Amino acid sequence: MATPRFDIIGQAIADASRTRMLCELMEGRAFTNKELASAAGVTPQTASAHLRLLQDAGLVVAEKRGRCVFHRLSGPEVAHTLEQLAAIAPMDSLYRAQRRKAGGLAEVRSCYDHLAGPLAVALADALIARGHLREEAGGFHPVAGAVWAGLGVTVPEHVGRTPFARPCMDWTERRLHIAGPMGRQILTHALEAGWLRRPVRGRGLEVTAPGHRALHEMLGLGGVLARGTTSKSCEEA
Amino acid sequence: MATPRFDIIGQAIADASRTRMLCELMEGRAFTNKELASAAGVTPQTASAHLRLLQDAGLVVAEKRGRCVFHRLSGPEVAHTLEQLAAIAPMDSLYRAQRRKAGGLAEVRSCYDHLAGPLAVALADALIARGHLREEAGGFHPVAGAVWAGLGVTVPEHVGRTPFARPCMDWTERRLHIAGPMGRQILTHALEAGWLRRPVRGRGLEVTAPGHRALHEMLGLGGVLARGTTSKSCEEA
DNA sequence: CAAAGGCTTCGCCCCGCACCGAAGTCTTTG
DNA sequence: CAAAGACTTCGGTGCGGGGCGAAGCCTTTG
Repeated sequence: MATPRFDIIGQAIADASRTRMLCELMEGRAFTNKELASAAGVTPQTASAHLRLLQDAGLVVAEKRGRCVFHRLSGPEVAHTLEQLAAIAPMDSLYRAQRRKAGGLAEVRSCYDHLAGPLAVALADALIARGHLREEAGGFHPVAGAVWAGLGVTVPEHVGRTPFARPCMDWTERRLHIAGPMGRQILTHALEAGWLRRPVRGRGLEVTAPGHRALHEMLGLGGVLARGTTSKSCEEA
Repeated sequence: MATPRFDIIGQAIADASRTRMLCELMEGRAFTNKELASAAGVTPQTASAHLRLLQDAGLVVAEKRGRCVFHRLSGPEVAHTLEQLAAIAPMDSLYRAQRRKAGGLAEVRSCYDHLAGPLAVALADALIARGHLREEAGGFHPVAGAVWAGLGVTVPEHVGRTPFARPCMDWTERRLHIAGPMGRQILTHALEAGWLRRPVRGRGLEVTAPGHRALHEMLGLGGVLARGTTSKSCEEA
């Protein structure tokens, strides 16, 4: 039988520098060579070679704008597959300690096109606990209600073939949160409504004061948000 | 943020020899060092080193029985993730030519614990076309009926949290077939009923004469089975 | 046009590892 | 106990590729 060439993908993700770049890119935004080089802790020329390799493997696409080259993941399938991969990969040993230090829902981030991290997990949990979301046959199914409008989600009339609220395994929490069209709508709305914003400096997302209020009033998430009100820096050695 | 160490997984699948071993192991059975060495085209001592690495990465577990050591994938998540990976990986260029030569549903194989390959895809298609299976919200949902008993499937009363009939992307067909508990039941029943059997020599599965009859009578799959009645050899350079 | 900034190409070093042959360990078989 | 078989360990070789400095290309800015 013809073997699938996943050794090419393996080759691409076999290096720690490239892994760090991919983690950065998982956020969904496009990054320049320089940014990714600094994230990986290597010089620009080394990063350039890495990005070329990732491009050849089909994981990343580049777009030239002016004198800058922007790199981003080539598609949602790639982000999804990497998430899946991370779920079976051993976690960096520093993780637990760092997480405790950060505390609560401090770490808020996006995963390609939807919200991820502790807040996203808590959000999904709250929606399930309050009966707005059912977990069934490996999928999330929204129950008609007022919350959805409040979260900026328009629930489709009929269930289609593709999942509207796809469960996504969070690679740090190892628990499910909401991806798919619904996840995208929630993140888009949260940014547009000013609940979240991208910090000027550093990665991740910040929960604003109105964001706190909205999440507390709609889902009682105030308590969980108490300990960490801002995105922690994601930097490490 | 602590990065997930999927570079460890990447390292493990970055080599073509290990990829070939993993493809072999995807069948779901346990293999000896020697068998995997021959599948990868390397000497036993090289295979030994590879398997040690795969073990350290957590993809494979070894079990010693007598003077033989049997290796198998460490779990369904691994098989599932590898499938997913294969779906975004470029396919070996030899594939199309080989597939044409083989023709029809000649290539029948198992994917960890369920049926895969063209036959599995055709099976899922037929079940959907005849209204026995609905594709909805990213999942397969069985409709109560007589076919299920005929296929050796007991449909659960209530839908649970975990999927009963999980869609699985076939890495050669790039189309969906049935995995999850239902997939396992179908394969188990097909083997017990003598519809399929493992060939004495070589890999894959063979469709027996009773198997042909059953698939034809229940799902009209006779036509598709016509061109290839036996498992083709999966050997290549 | 010159200078500056972002990126890539080139050349080089060096580490890691895939590979095999030979030898060693352990188990089964005669 | 000796022989055979399956696997592993060890030693050595050669290739691939990650890393950086220096130089070159292209675009923007003064």
